Amino acid sequence: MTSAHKAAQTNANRRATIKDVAESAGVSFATVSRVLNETGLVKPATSELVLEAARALGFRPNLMGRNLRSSRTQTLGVMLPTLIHPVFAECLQSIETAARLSQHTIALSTTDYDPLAEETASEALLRQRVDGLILTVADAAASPVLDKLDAEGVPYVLVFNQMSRQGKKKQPLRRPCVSVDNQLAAQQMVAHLISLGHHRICMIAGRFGQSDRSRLRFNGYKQAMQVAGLEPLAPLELPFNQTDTRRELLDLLGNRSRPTALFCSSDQIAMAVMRDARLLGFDVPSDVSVAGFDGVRVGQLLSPELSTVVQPTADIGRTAVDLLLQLINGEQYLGPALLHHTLRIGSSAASPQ
Amino acid sequence: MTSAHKAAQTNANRRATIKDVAESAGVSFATVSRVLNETGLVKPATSELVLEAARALGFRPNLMGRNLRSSRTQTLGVMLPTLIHPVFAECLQSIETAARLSQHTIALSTTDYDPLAEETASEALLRQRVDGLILTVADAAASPVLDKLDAEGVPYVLVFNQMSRQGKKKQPLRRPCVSVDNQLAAQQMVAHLISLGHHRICMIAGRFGQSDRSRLRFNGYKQAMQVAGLEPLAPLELPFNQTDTRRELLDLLGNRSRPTALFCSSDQIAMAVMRDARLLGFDVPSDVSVAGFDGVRVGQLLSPELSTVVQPTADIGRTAVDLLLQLINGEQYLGPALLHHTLRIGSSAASPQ
DNA sequence: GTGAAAGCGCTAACAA
DNA sequence: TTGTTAGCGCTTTCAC
Repeated sequence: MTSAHKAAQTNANRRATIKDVAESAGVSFATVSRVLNETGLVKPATSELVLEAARALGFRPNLMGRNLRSSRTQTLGVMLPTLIHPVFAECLQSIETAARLSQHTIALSTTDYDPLAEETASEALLRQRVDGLILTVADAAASPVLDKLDAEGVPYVLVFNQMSRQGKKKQPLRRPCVSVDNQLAAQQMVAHLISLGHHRICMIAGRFGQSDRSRLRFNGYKQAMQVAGLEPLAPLELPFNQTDTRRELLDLLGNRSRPTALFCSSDQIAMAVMRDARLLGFDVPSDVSVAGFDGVRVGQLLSPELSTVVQPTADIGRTAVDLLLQLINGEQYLGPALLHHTLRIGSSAASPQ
Repeated sequence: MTSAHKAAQTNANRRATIKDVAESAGVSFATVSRVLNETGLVKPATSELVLEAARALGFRPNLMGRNLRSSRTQTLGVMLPTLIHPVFAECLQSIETAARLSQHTIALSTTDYDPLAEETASEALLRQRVDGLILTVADAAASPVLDKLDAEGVPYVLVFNQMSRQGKKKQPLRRPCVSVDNQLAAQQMVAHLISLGHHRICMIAGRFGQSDRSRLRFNGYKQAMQVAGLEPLAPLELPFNQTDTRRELLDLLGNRSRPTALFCSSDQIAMAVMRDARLLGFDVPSDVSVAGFDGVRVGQLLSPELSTVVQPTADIGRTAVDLLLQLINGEQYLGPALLHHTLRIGSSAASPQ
């Protein structure tokens, strides 16, 4: 009965297991495990035998078994807003490459900037028992998901989100993160615009409520203006996914004392603004200068080339993986990694006429 | 002894399991499993009790256990050449979204167009026991990885790769795939160039050995030329990752009987060509027309806007997920899904002077 | 150096 | 309707 049942199973077109290999090699399946894990506790001859049997049977270890037993998955969860945005896509690429080099696989989820989706996605990843998480959240200072991860002691690293050394209300919020210094970078870009001779510079930004980065970049804008003794203008807040900016641009550029330069909180916005400004009959840069933030490749293909802050996207991903693996490894978190940005000066920003 | 050990375990800061929930709710853990899986075989009152206990304990099902037991992971493996290329990134985005809607998660791997990496990555995915694979390979007609998947009966769907209904040597090669009709699309774009008045049209393509798509698109080019009674020119083959095309362009455009239009096998190439042509002093489109293939968004932001074939990237991803889930479900494969492309006519291609 | 056996968290017969 | 039990494939003591 039992043996018949077993035979039927063995005959079935199922994958060979460690037991099959053991039987075929004439050893116990514990030995097979030892060989496969290269513990070095096995006699070379035996090892050879096992390997040969494994090859012959087309054995492929079943990680579900291993993972369950060892309660580690060698999997990193990655949760990003969207891959439509090349900055995230490229960062994911470098995360994946770095993870692969460290023998880890990637479980991916996107959230479309939706806090509800962040909750669902993180939960799904945790059910899979990922060893750690790399993620970008809408607002890292107020994120239920991050609170949860902290409470449960799940290792994670933020990318692009930038946590100051202490949170609000004097509570030091030490959330591991990898980013550029958003405020400084914005400040430098705006200073560049000022050095070109611009006085009325307006910032066009993603909604501050939806992006902590936008807020930091706006701070940098304000600081640059103040340092130069200029009056910061009210920012124009755009939903992150708005693609047509003509109405807003017309409002902004329609009157006499219009801004002569527009500092955009992302290249996406900057490119849309350049296109729409032109459609409205404004030349870039002679009627209005435009600068962006991100450093997406295509900015260089535009004419005029887009002046922008270049984030080291690939570095950010790679660094995040390194940091996360350290945290998983139990090492101590030493503080945010601020990577170097650069200014890429194109001709989309020039001296005002 | 045993109880002490158990207590120690219970006290440890480990996650609650189904057993903990059972104990806390005063039922057997089989009942908990039934409740969690909504089998509907449980008395509502009991169910309530269990759910309450689960909530109180912060229970989160461990999918490793479930997966091992049921030998299904609810995970789809995705293997793509690179996410730097927006076409793949956007397709991945739509794959992820579709998978999420169907309660599946994504395991991601990239290969950088390297057949060796394809082998390694697919093996890693199979060790994880993904339920199926969505992938783009360098050459779908000659792919050891696909041969392996076929041999082992692992469900998969190709994206962007386009399999003709029969393979070489009369062996029908029925590999599930979702793509546009590359040849037809290329033919139509070249026909468009011809209709503008171009006679000497040169194709600039990724290396044919590295891309079955390039080959198909070149076929379309040839066909369009022949239909119009024109002589196809020798194509210019570029490594897929070459970014500077000036040397080649100078060769191509340097002589009297130079082509008046360049049909590029991807937008990446087309955009580089536009930039480099301009750097070399050729105006686009008055000196030379340029057309691309892919339909990346940024093509519309260029000036002149890039004329291109638009692939329905998101549709391709969504369709691939649908198809893969069907195959996993044991349904029969009914043939390649050819999705509709469109021509996006910009001003990068115009009538020759 | 190798084998026997326990058990990771879960599902699904089979009993009751 | 619920409980008991046997594994899924693997790692890792503990013996020998």
